[in-house]
Amino acid sequence: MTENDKQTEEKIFEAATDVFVEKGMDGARMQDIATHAGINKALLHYYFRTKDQLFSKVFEKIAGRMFSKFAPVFDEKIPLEEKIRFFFNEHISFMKDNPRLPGFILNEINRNPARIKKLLSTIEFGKIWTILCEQHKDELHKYNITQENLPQIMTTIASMSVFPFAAKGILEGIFQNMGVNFDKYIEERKVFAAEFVIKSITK
Amino acid sequence: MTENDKQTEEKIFEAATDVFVEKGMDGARMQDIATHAGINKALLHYYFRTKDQLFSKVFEKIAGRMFSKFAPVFDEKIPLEEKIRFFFNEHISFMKDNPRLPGFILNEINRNPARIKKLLSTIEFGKIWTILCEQHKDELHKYNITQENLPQIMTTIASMSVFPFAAKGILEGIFQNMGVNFDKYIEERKVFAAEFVIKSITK
DNA sequence: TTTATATTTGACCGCTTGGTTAAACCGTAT
DNA sequence: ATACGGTTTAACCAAGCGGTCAAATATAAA
Repeated sequence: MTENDKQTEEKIFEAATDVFVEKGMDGARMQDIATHAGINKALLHYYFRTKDQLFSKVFEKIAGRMFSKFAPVFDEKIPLEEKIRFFFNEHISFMKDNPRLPGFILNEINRNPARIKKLLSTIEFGKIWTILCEQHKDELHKYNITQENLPQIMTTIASMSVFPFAAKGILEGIFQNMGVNFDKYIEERKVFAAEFVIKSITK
Repeated sequence: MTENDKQTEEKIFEAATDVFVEKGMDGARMQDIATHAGINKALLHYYFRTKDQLFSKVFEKIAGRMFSKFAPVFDEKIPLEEKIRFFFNEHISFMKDNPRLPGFILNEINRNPARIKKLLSTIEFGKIWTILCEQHKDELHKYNITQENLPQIMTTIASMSVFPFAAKGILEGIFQNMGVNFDKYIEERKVFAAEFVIKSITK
């Protein structure tokens, strides 16, 4: 039936997500995914014909979840500084629950940049400057934000949020030597990152 | 002869580096490395017994080159702000010549965190605060740097430098939509990142 | 109950993979 | 010349891979 169908398909999809995120596209094995889902390997190919198709769907869903975290910022009608604090809070919280996603996404994109092209075109990055001007024209004069340095500022914000998780494997090692707890560091980062950026962009 | 030996071994090592960096450990094929080196596949196993051994040596050399860029900062007897500018200049320049290295290292570490443990223990991260106090005790009062927020500041610096390359595949796509040139962005980042950090840590 | 359709399985296939082996090759010291 | 050491090769192997297929099973309509 269609209900049981959804159950099996979802079971497979979740197992595939786990395995792909942990091992990557090349390291993942169809048999491993099947076992994780508690089904036969042939059933995998019955629902998702090939490994590439299965991976594509998993990747697109994950990447979509990640990038969608950037969008709400432009909807809220709150001051710019609050938006920055809001973003770091939401984004870092999300990654704290899914710490392996950043590394997975970054790696798979570098391995096959074409894969992200479709997702990217749905978000209108080119219009961000316009949106910024419209929503914050009355407070923008307080900050050092121009159309020219916007890419620098945006990538800085993204990097401060994403990097700690993308480099988790290294940082945990370093922090251990320094007597720092990673989870506590992450919790503190929500505020630190926001205030760090705000201070720097304020005239 | 030993000279020919070194030639072949180096030829293999360089080919292995190229292939591993491009495809990753799981995606790389021994036959592909052999072909790139212009030799027989069996000769690969003659010089480096297994794929894991070959990969380990390649990875350790690459990671070593990367991390060594952090060290010179503590040797120079220049003001703190100059050190920050110096670091971004050197580090970003190095990555500009080797843009795939950051993504490669981050990914392989997440895939096998134990691999980095040895390299990390050689650098005394725990002593950085002490070194900082010794070298800059007369100017440290000008900045908001404490032993507590040092991990936040250090990871921020690292992230601003590394992230643009680790996320190159995405950024190039986004920048295209915004009419921004990636190389120009990278060149500008050397200065932007340094001044961004300096402004934020200055009291 | 029978029939038609969708789901699930075990067995199987061709191919690629990392790795091995025995023989050929080559410079050199005797 | 020849005997010897390290170097290089073609041929080969077992294991693992993604993927297929025909048969078995479950499901629901007739």
